[in-house]
Amino acid sequence: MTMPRKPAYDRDALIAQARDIFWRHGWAGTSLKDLERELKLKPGSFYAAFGSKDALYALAMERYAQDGVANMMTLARELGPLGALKAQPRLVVEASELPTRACMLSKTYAELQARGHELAGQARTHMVAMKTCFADLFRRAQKAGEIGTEHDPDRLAARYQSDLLGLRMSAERDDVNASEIAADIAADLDRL
Amino acid sequence: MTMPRKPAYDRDALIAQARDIFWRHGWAGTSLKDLERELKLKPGSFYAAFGSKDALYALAMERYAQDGVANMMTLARELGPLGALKAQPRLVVEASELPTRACMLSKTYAELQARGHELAGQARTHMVAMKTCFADLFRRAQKAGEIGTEHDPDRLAARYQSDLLGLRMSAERDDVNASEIAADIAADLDRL
DNA sequence: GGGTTTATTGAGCGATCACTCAAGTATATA
DNA sequence: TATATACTTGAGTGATCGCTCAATAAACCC
Repeated sequence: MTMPRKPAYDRDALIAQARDIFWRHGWAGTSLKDLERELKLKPGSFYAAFGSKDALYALAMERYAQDGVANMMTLARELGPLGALKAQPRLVVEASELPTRACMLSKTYAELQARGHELAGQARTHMVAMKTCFADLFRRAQKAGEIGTEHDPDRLAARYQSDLLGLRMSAERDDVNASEIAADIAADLDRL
Repeated sequence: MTMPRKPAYDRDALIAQARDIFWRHGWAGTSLKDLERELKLKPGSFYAAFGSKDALYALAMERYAQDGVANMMTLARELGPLGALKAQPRLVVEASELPTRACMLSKTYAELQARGHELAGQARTHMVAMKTCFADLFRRAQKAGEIGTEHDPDRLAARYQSDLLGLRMSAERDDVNASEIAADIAADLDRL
């Protein structure tokens, strides 16, 4: 029994790179030629590593969603549940290193849902997880007395996620002052 | 001088039909085969009538945007400026005949902006017009004393449009109670 | 009805799509 | 060093993309 050769690439780094490309250009907007050029992989290596364009897209979305939840958790540890929820809108708008401000999950869902594509269902699943994360933060904010208990945390989370999706879409437009919208969303949380 | 043959199709009806197809499936998600099948046009007739896929898409978006503004104006005539703004979220969620709840302009912008496609710029232009329409309604609501004058109508319009985009995206998901979000958006307008 | 003009038809264009695979190369163990 | 194993390469697959155009059919004025 002899041991084989190792791949020359860093699989995790390639997934992160693919995530940024898919995030910016979407599913149909990203061709294998694009991926091969950016990831510096020939078709053979690409398919040996990931199996298909859709399989890599699924990995990219999973990475995106995991990072999103982890980011909110970290933020909550630093600023508390309400602080994290209030800070997130501003952080999204101000983040300059993002491939694009719009949410990758909502972009994927919007693009592929009508055709019943499997990736749309996966995007939906990840959005549900994100919403659950928001709901937990609202619940914790209530228990900590940061906001009143008269509102349903699940409903607050749905509204918050919806506002965030709109904000992130709006932040892509140069005719919109997204900072103002972010501030207004945060201000609404103080009135709870 | 003799007179020519007339087309067998209703151009306006075809544009409306194309709008619904593009709206639902997006730009890349709609092939000429799809359009030829649905509009019952052979390639030759299609190109004689519209010139290109992108040209028809532009016409479809224009129709979408015109109808959107006209709809808000009609609503304002019936319910007053604040009444129209408050009613719109619920109407969007409850409308059952729509090809999809998400906004066609934001879908187009999200899909094509990164590649610098001309249609993304046109979508942006139409969204600006829609935002201006909202701002006018907020201004009229202020003049009518329906809401306070301490807020900037342009800022209110940007936030309102952002909320509406998020709502319409959320209304596509069956894990979200969009009616509740719509009610919450309308309720926020009463606190102005 | 004749003649003119335009609408309709559908085969097929080159380009690009996601993807395959046989041949060549590099790295591990023995 | 010999060999087994897996990685890398890139030409090439059939399918589909948006689109063209020559041939045919239909509707109009005279």
